[in-house]
Amino acid sequence: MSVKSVSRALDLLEALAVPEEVGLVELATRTGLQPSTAHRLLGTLIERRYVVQSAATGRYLLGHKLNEIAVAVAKRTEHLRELARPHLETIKKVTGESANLTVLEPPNIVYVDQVEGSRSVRMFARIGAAVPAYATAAGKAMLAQMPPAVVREIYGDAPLEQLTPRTIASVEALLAELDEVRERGFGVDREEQEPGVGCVAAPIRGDGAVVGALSVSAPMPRIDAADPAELGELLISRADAVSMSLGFVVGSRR
Amino acid sequence: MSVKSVSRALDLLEALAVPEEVGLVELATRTGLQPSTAHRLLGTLIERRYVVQSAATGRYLLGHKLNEIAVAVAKRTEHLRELARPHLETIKKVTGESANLTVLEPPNIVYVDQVEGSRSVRMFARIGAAVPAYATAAGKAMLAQMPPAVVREIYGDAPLEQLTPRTIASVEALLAELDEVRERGFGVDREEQEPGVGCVAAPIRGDGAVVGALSVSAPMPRIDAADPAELGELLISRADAVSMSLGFVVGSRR
DNA sequence: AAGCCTCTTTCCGTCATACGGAAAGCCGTG
DNA sequence: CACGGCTTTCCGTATGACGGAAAGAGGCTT
Repeated sequence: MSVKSVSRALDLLEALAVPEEVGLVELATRTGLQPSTAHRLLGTLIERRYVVQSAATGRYLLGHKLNEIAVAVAKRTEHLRELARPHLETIKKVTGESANLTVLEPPNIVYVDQVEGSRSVRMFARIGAAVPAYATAAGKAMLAQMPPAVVREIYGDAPLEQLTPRTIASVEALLAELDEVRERGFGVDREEQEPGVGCVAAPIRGDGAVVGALSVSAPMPRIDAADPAELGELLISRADAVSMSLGFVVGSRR
Repeated sequence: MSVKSVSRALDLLEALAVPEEVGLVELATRTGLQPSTAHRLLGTLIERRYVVQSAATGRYLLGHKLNEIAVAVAKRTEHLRELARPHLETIKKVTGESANLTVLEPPNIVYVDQVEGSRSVRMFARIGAAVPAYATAAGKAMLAQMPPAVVREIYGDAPLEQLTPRTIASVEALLAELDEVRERGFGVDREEQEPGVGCVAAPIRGDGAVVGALSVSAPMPRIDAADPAELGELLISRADAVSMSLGFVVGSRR
């Protein structure tokens, strides 16, 4: 943990990412800071419009400055989102399940768009949320497109964090599975990221590198009922369509 | 300027809010920091996923964590945006000019949604951007709904910053104009925020307080050609429609 | 292929400055 | 009117952020 005050200021921002206004003492408690410290840091955040203080209650909430900056992030994936959106809709229509667009931000994947499924029990991921790539179908689909040496570098030799009992435990096991994924063209996650939830995903390739992945996620029994292999074929066809509109010549393995 | 390192970290974030990746030295130059200082601060931002470092180039770009947090900000205005959107479309259709939805974040107004006009020369404001309320039609429309004492408190007795030669110069003059705005129901900005640009706006009221404003902005000659008074009537009718769908009983002054 | 230049990264001694305990305002409530 | 909770301010201390300098890493040119 490098610069303490910056880290603490970010803690405050994240603690404010809730629907209601939050009071100083509660913020301090949640972030483990002294009220006076929180107050000083908030002062700086307010000065910069990242935080606003309600005139009526004195409590704090996030300012719109954050949006101004987040727009710049969103612009980076705007083109990809536009191209992928119709295919997300298709996937949702065919399967009835939630369809996601993700990008790789090593060592994580990040959800950048989603179409929610029509079932009453459906998966939903907050846009912007990050999950370890090795624990997800989309992550595996994307990692499989990269040289094993790069994957090794991303994860080093520390053991992989176990999110569920079925999470892949070692980099060696991950690399072995990535071979399979590359072979068959799609990745699968069987309750590896969250108990009871499964996911199937295929990579979107631009010129030179993998740029994202399409995935479906659903309760594990429904994934099995739909047959992972068939879902895989659907996702490959949709992802390849996006790849092609990005100018990638599908068919050439890498 | 309160906490230096936090302030500098935010400088870095803002310097990264551009389409391309940025190198360390350039970032340091732009923000006026030493490269070693910038590097240390970036380390913290990277640790927290606010910034990502490209594996290929070593240069820096914003991470998706920002989106995750910005979503929380956007949610606060989601309902209002949904209600106002069709009216923005209408305003754009009738006038051909850009229509904006703004909220008050004293002492500024913030753009939270926009429909771009169809003319080749059209106004556009970045969503999330903030502008002093006293210099804009939308700001005046909203401030006019508040007790003068509150307005006085917001601006204190420091002279108002002059954004153009026509910007309102004093709080006294502002309060006088707010009386007029309240009387006729809409606010006007005649090149007060930006030379050559004019704006007309009407307030959206929820139960108890003003919650936002609708505005049209265009080059000054086109505002005059369309007749500010007529634009005002259009905006009032649209804004009142939004107010009504928020449960506000239109007709009662305050 | 070798060397140069620019960029990123690390190191470390100094002193500015962020920290946090404590006390002071400020409200709304009983 | 006094109490309890909140936000805000103050200030002495020592932590930890700073930045100069040097080392490491690529990428280009010659």
